Amino acid sequence: MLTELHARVKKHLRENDVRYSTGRQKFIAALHAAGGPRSATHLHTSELDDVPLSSLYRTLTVLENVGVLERTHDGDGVAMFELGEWLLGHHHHLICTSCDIVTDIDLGNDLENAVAEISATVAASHGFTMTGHTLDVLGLCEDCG
Amino acid sequence: MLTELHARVKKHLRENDVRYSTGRQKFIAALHAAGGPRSATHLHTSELDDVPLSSLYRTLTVLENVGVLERTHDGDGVAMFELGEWLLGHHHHLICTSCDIVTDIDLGNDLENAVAEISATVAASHGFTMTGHTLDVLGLCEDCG
DNA sequence: TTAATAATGAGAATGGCTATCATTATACAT
DNA sequence: ATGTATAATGATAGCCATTCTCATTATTAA
Repeated sequence: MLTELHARVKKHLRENDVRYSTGRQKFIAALHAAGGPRSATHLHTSELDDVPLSSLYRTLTVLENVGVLERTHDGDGVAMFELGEWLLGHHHHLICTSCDIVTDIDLGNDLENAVAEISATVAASHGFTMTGHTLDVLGLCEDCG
Repeated sequence: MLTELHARVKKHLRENDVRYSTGRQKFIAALHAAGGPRSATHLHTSELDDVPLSSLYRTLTVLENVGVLERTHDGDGVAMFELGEWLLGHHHHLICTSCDIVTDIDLGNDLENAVAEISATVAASHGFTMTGHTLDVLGLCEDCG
């Protein structure tokens, strides 16, 4: 729930000497409510429409640098922000190639372990030190399919 | 080899009423030699340094639209271009989080089938019509690790 | 309550990418 | 071969997401 999320973020920011202002709390709440990655423009025209774009980008960057947010990019290279994995849990994405909506999904233990093992195997065979993996499933969502 | 690649591209372009000019052949050769996704800027400062940026982007876009190239994005949202899967074969990426170099890898039949099956399973359970998947392995390359 | 420092707002500046338009090259018909 | 239609190219201006700068406001700590 949201209050626990705020507590975890607050503690993390405190440990990194970054303040958890009321403005920043709104960012966390908005991204938590979103349920998936969102662009700065999207946030600017919805939940955070009272925050100027420059402040919006700056705050998103601050939260990213401290590890609270993660930045990805959509098919057009536009930055998308979502809560970090350690807050949200490790997950993957279903990407609708028609409407471009991204949905967070959890593979479940068995499938997740399988993917992790495959990644580790192939990384090792190429002299790579694996630190993580990304699995996105592309297709058409229920509405578009 | 390169001549066979040129022949396949030429045929494909002909079927789509797009010419395979000598300039465009240089693009295919450059991306084939690269062995992984490359940015427009990278190409502009290496193999294709005699092609102005506007022409470079336009040609890359033309080749993308016709399906010869695929466009992805690096960690900063910068567009990266590589030969399409039907030319290069289905593959995945090892991404070094230190030097940002991306290496194409082939999982091999067994691992590839496993990933495809996992993706299909999770897509189906969410009402998704799967059309593809992306698996990137993050870590440190041999030089950086 | 004051001084030090962090956070915010507003607007300018940057950079990747695209659109425009004139020029050059290529393909096809005669 | 030669001319004509059309595609490809180059140069430049423009667009838009993102970042930078700097003045102002809020917050913390003594």
